[in-house]
Amino acid sequence: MKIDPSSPADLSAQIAGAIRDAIIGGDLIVDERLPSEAELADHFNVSRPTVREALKRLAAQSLIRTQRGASGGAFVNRLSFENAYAQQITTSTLLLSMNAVSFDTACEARFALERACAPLSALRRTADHLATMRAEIHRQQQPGLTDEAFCASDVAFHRALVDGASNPVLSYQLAGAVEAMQPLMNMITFTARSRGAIVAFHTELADAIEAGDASVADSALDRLEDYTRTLARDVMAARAAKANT
Amino acid sequence: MKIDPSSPADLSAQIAGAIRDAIIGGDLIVDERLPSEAELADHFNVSRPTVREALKRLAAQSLIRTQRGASGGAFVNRLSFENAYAQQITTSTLLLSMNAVSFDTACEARFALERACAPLSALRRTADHLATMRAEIHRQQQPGLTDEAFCASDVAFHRALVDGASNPVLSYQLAGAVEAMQPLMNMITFTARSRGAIVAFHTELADAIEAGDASVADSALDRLEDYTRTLARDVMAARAAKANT
DNA sequence: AGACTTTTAAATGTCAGACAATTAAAATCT
DNA sequence: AGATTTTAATTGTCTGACATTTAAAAGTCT
Repeated sequence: MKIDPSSPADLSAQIAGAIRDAIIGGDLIVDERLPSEAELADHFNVSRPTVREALKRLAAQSLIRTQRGASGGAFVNRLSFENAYAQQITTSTLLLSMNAVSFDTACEARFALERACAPLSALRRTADHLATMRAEIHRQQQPGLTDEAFCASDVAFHRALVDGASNPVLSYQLAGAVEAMQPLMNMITFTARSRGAIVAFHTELADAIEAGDASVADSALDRLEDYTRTLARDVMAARAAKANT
Repeated sequence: MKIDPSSPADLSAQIAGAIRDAIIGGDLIVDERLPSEAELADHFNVSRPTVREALKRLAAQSLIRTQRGASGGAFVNRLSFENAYAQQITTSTLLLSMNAVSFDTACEARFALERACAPLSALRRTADHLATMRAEIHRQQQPGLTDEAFCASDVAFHRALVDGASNPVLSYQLAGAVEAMQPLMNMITFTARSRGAIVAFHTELADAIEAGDASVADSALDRLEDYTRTLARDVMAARAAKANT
């Protein structure tokens, strides 16, 4: 692990990069303790604050964790699926909000990915996954449910569908797409009328998954996508009309 | 933006969180300049090194960039698709290498996602995408190609296929799955014989995409997945046998 | 007046040294 | 032996300073 003190890049960035490479390259294994900050400072010939900045960069990516006290220090973190989810959701959310991604584009991606999961879910879903889906459908029919709660339940339903595929890599990939869409979906405030249609789609989906019928699930997702996009177009049009009066 | 000095969490982590929330919540918009480190230190009632650690955390996530000099400072970064790709690839790679994800699981996820793109790609691919795919197929037939170069070309081919869908969100999601698989794929050193089979699949795929035939593309991907998994199983079996002698 | 050069000031990048807080292990005592 | 105290290592934070970079302001020359 070496750095180039004459490089224009920040020393802390270089140090973080060197350690990151060591982790990715397998030179530092999970739960291994890094040298203490003082030792790292010595090794790289920099001051402790500089080393600390480097370590914070790595901590921000969940690559390391730190513990205080004797026999404390920085340890290589096992990147859990949960951590990865969280990061992906943050990144995806920002990506969508900062890059003027159209609703249609985001929607297309989300449903394309979800359709990829559906056949596997139809094959492998457990009773648990089905129960979650049914429970969320039930919740979505409660009259007093706020729009936010309805959207959250919507996410939970689709999450269960995706998790039904029992493939953590797929779940991880989908988490970003589905959850990052939520702010956009929230923009489309669902009226009481449209909730009924969505519950119908969800019921059809749950039935198909329960029956192990991939093609029906696929078709239901297809129509749900159409419906969602139409709904979005109407909401946009209504807003535009309102803005012009 | 406030923090709780009595919280057990590191101050720098709290400050980073507060600023991150401000960015995600839209209180800080793209390219807006954050207060100077001294001002932030004053605002949060902490020292400048602590503020700097917080800023480095955000910089590690590409949420901000910093500039030195007069009228310099920290600016909210537009999270580009490129930045997001890079982060996703790093995260996905670590996730796979640290969590004992089976080859089958990763493979299933990758092809499921890719199949989600194929129909869109068949519909919308440009001449450019097709040309890239053809060029990579051609490269894959060069006799002197190293295994690493073959794998890289394989990734480039599938990347072009995915990009053909012309949906940046999909491309972003897939980038992680496809590129993170590369180390695993490299483990399966392709022999000269298996290269021919893979080139045949690629040709079939390119033809299907060119003809706009989604179902043929889907079927080709299906068989390529089968083939890849069989190949992996054989390689593993051969290794196990060798280890037992 | 206009173009070029120099100065200045603001900001980040880095360093040194200190102290506080935490924690596990070692030492001590009962 | 077991409980308690001490100790030492380590991260977390602060203060103050200097270096470096950079844009803008001031000054100078034509």
